[in-house]
Amino acid sequence: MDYKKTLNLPFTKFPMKASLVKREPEQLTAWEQNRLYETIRDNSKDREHFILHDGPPYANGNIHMGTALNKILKDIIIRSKQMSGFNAVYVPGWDCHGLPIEHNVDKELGAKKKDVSHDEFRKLCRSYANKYIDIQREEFKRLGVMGEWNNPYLTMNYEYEAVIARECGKFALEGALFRSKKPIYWCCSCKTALAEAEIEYKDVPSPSIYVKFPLKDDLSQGSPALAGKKVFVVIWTTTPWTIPANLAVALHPDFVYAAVDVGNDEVFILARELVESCMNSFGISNFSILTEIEAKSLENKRCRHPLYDRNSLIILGSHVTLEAGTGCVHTAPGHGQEDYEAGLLYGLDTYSPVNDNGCFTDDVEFFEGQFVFKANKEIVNKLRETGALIKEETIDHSYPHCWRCKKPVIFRATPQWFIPMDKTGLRKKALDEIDQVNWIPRWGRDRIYGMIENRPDWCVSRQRAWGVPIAIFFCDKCGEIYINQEIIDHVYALFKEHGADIWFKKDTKELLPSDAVCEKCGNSAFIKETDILDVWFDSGVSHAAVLEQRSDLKWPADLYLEGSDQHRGWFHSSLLTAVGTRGKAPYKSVLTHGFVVDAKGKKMSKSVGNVIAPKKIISQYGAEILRLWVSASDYKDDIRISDSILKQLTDAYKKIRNTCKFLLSNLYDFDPGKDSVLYESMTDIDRFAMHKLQKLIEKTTKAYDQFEFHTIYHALYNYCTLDLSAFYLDILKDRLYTSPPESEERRSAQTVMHIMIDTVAKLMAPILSFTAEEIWTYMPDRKDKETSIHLTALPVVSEKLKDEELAPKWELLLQVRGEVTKALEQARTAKLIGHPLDASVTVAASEDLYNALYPYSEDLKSIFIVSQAFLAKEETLAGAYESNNIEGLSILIKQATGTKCERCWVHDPSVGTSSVHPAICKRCEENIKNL
RNA sequence: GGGCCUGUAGCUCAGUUCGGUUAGAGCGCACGCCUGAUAAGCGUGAGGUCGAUGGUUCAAUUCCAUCCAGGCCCA
Repeated sequence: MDYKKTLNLPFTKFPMKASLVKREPEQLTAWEQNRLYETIRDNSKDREHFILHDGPPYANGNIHMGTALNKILKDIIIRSKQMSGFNAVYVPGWDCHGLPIEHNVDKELGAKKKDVSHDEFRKLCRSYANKYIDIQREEFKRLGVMGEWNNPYLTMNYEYEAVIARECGKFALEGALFRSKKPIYWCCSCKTALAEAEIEYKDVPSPSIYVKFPLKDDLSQGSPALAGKKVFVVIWTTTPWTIPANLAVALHPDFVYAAVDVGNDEVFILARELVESCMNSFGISNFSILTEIEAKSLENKRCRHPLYDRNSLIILGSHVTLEAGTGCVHTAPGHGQEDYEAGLLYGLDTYSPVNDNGCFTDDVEFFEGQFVFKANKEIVNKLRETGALIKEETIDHSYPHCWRCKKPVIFRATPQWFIPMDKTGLRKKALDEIDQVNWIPRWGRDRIYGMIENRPDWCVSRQRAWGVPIAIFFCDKCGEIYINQEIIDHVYALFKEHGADIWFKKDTKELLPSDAVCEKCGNSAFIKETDILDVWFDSGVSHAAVLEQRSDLKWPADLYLEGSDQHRGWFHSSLLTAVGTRGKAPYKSVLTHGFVVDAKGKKMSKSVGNVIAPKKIISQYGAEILRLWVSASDYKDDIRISDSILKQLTDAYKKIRNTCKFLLSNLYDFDPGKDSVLYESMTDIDRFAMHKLQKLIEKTTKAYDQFEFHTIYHALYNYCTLDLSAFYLDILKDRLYTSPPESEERRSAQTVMHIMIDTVAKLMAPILSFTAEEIWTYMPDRKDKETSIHLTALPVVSEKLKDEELAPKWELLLQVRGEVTKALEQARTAKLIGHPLDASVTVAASEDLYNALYPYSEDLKSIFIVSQAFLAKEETLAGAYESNNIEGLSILIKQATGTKCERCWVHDPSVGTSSVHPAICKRCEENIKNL
């Protein structure tokens, strides 16, 4: 007789092979057709909100691993919060304005650029952004990210643009917007401002000159050796044309300077460390150091400008280096970023007497009207004439050039708009608010605090085309800003209807009330600003344009979640705009993740060739593997990705999947409503399994709360391999297969397994969203079973199903079991047995251990999965395996007595005793009686 | 150069917060078993000078300093 047919062998249609690449898109379509997202929204509309506000990616190019990581993390959080009883609405967004898009449209236009009007150009930028929004939207959806994809927020939406202008207006109204000069890159040939990204560096020859600045103030009080000498501070520069704009000489606060007697009663001051090399270079061999001077004692002393009758102040700045020059840096605040910043600290003017063409203004005596690069020579000559020039030579060095016309650019100060950090107390308020926010990890607080603490005023203006204008009018005569609530409202209404384009299309007069008069000077002619806003302002006001604007969201957000670079970016700009206009941070918590790096921990870059595209992983492994990768990694640090990591995750995925498949396959004849067995009627091992399941729920739900997803991955995975596959399920097979189908012991096991699969599937649903749903569809039907797992809630720990007294007993049994497997392995190596069921096990234990095991003596053989198991007290067994880990434990393995039962494969003396079923054991004969 | 962060087995992670027995897990690997989870399942085993050096201490992977490697943001 073929007894195999009398067994309850597992059966399921749930496929072992996931075929994720094929199945995921089908699943996505099905969710869309079933309107799953809408159903979730509808079901949870009355629940408390959890709002993770999306930081908008830039609408340019395809998504990369970093964006994929970010979006998947967000999705895991949204889904877990949704399944924890919140209404977690997710509105994704895109950052649409800005230079990179403008740049790419420029490139696409090529030579045609000059025929395109400003308005047409903006339209092209808009359509460019739209194109990439569509591309990225599909990529994000493919990752399984759930959200309002049909109604995202775009910073170029008319209404959003209107809010940008309104928020900027609020700053102006509060007196927190001012115009001031600041040096920027300027191309004299294209007559345009350039951004850092539009600069190319090339090595070119430049004049290199050393110039002495006579010191006006007397140092002899602190340094008597200098009495009666002519003292000079010596500077070095490669841009002689900036000498006319010199206002200061910068020294490093920590350097020591030397006063060097060079003869003729002249004394040069320069950094002590550079004396030798400089003197050598000047050709001065006969010199002596008279004294050393601390930089601090020179601060605020005055020099005379080498060409003009005005002062040049000695200032201190840590940007000064000893790498080249004299350690005394020529400072022209209108012509250099560091000079500008240093100048601000000393209240120096941002003097920049150069016009749009790169020619000196009439303000510059001797050189007015000359093109700066041509003037270099004249200026050097003039310096030589006045005796200020110590040395002139030519050096090759890297100099910035315009990306378009390839000509050298200059640094030139032009009027810019600023949001002041201190004038209205913005810095202090922002710092206070930082401490009201929960920063995860905690160091995020220190990072952003340091940045806000030290940052200069926020320069919000850009001389570009693609963006939202700084919608401000200022008096043509006195420059005073003309702003009031009415104007803000008017501009808001116009932008909302027509977009920001209208600002450029209409004249100032059409945009202003006819009776507008400057409050300061009474003039009635105004200028509209045409500079656009820094795009960080655009995205920075998303809390106002999105959270406040949409009725299904709330302000502040519960969470912002971005890469750690956003401490300087979006976290930063959002904080400043929110504190500046609302006095509060726009987020309660801020979570940051690291960057995706390669197998060796190096950043991904095109030139190194170690870039991995999400698309490739999805088409090779499926989005689910990518999601598992996100969950398995500790994202607070940088995250590595490589083929071997993906291979590992694929293996882990298969293990989890197979374990679930096994659970499902043993539930084919189980009706939870009808066949479930009460917990009270369950055996110890089933109760222990329920206990372990509660522990899993406890651990994973806590980890979801704390956004510790890698803990979930490890807990879930170890649960599947250790607790289930290698222990409980392995032991259960005998009971499931050989017991009568409807016996209580089999139904009890099925009850546990059904709860297990239900629990495990729900716990994995926020991470393995596709697979959890697939499992859900194969689970036994029951009353009120939700149509999607994503409509269910995460499992909650049941105190009733926890048994803290039972657990240690079984942990001990597990330890003993571990020793038994070692003993079995020895016997297997000795060819005594093959399968564990070939064995008979005798466990000899110390009295305490014996007493602990005794209650389970009948269960030992099934726990060890052997044919016979005996318990002995304090015996020495000849040839037994002695445990190293458990004192007094020895285990003797013998061949099991009796013949192997054809049905249950257990060796038993009863086999052969039945005349009807001579090939099977008594237990099996009993079990098939009623079939 | 500055600010913030990271560095535990080949890989993904525990642990060390308040220093103290042979530093843990799983995967992978090697070897074996099974063939009633089968392109599956089970078992055993070998892998770590806890980035390096120096210091504090009776004792440091854990505290301190320096350095090295890497990341983000500035300059």
